[in-house]
Amino acid sequence: MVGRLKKEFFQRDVLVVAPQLLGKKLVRMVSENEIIEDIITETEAYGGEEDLASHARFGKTKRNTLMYEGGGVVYVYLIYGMYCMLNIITSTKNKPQGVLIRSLKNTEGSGRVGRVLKLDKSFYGEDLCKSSRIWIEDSNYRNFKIEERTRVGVDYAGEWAKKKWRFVLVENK
DNA sequence: AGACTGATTGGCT
DNA sequence: GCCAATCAGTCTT
Repeated sequence: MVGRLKKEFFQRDVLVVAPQLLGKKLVRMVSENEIIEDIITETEAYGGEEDLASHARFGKTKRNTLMYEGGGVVYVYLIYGMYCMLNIITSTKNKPQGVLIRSLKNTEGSGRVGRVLKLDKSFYGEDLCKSSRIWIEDSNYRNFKIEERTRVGVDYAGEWAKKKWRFVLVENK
């Protein structure tokens, strides 16, 4: 059966949720006549306040308050003044974790994903379980394996930059 | 109040 | 390979 992922799916540890999002179907209803559906092929996990690569590294701030509210919502933010990054908040209250959607089957690159999906700051806090414009469905896409790699663009995070918290979907042959 | 920088991409030297 | 685009958040004065 295929259906929308429930709150419980997201309210687990980010290192469990991030790899499990691979192969799931992201649905974005832009308008009544335009629906984008694509398979998630690359995710990246960001841990709690101790993860020096995460926005939560400064503690609770205006931008990342959402990360402390519990899993199942969308966390969008602007980077380099031009790209909206799509993140899914995971875990439970006061555990600031999130998953960056880095690539879809038809769109590689986190910045491009945000552009293709026409995301903007109005998606900040959008509930994946209730929204009528964006959600994630389970899928029957199973014929793949998962590769773990180091995260991208987080060299400033010292030892944390070496963690293999990026998960890539690789098709089986 | 002002400076600096980033979970990026694309274009030019 | 290098750098501009472009702005919100964080840090410094």
